[in-house]
Amino acid sequence: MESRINRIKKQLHSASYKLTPQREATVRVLLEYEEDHLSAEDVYLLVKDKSPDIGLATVYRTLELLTELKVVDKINFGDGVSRYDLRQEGADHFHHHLICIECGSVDEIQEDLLGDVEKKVEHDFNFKVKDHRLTFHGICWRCHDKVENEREEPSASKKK
Amino acid sequence: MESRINRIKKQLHSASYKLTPQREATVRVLLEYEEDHLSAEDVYLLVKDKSPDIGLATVYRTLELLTELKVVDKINFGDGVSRYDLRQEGADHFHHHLICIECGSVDEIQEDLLGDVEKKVEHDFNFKVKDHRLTFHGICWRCHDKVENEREEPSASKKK
DNA sequence: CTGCTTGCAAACGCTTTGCATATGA
DNA sequence: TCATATGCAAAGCGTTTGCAAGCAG
Repeated sequence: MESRINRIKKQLHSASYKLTPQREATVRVLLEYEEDHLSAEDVYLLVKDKSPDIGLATVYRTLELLTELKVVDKINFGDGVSRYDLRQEGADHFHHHLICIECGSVDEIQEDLLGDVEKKVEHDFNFKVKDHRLTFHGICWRCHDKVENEREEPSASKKK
Repeated sequence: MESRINRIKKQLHSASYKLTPQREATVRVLLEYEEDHLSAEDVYLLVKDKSPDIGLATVYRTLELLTELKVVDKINFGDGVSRYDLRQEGADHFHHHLICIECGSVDEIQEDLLGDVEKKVEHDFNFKVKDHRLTFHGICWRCHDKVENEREEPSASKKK
């Protein structure tokens, strides 16, 4: 964990960016909430908790920086907000997302499912793939189970 | 073409929406520029050409309507603008996009490449897939060819 | 010391909304 | 007729930017 921060610091450094406390605080929040898909505002509020003297603009600028360094990926799920997702270390591809249209949850698939598809695209369309974005919309296992249970015990203990 | 408009009109009708000239004009533009990925503003300007008395807000409202009816898909390529893409008639899946990081062009793949992947997702993650979004970022065949040619005739006719 | 960073507030650009008017069914 | 749809302008909202002050290297 600490080592991961240091590696990111080094990346900043070698791109000749300064290591300011604000940037470090932002990176720490991103690591801490790695599971989530935070918006800039989310990050801002979380950073502000620990370092109250940070401005929203700085968070935006830091996130832009980290996107440029490929530390995070900027993603867009169609609501009007950009979200920022830490890249797995050493990952050469962008991970996939499962968005539940029932509960709105977002799960991640780290495994690369597109190897064969990309080969086909490169061959059939003569398109040199550098990156991809793949999102599935549907029903997550939690909501799926919920429906199952309700069907199994229709009049029984109905949870409110 | 004309029949396609009529079918869309019928869809509007059966959802008890009125068939106004503004809506028809908007649909016509979408059909005419089916290849492109127009933003709301793009559509507005094109519609305005033929029917000058239309407001931007109406275009936004119509596009929202058509999205709801699944006549178009609202897509987002990461620039701050929403784009609207006509669905293929009868298509149950959303088509894929190839975005060139050199020239910015956007090509479409109508063919569904994700059949196997979706099966895997449903099985491995117990996620019921309803729709998907897939975008590849890379070098399109045009830019690829350009680089090839420059390599073949390095000092020859260099285009500026 | 000096140029990169910051916080603040203002500006920006896309999109949505309130409202009085117009109109399709 | 009359609920729905429209145009306009204003408001909304996430994001970016100008600038003077601050700070890391």
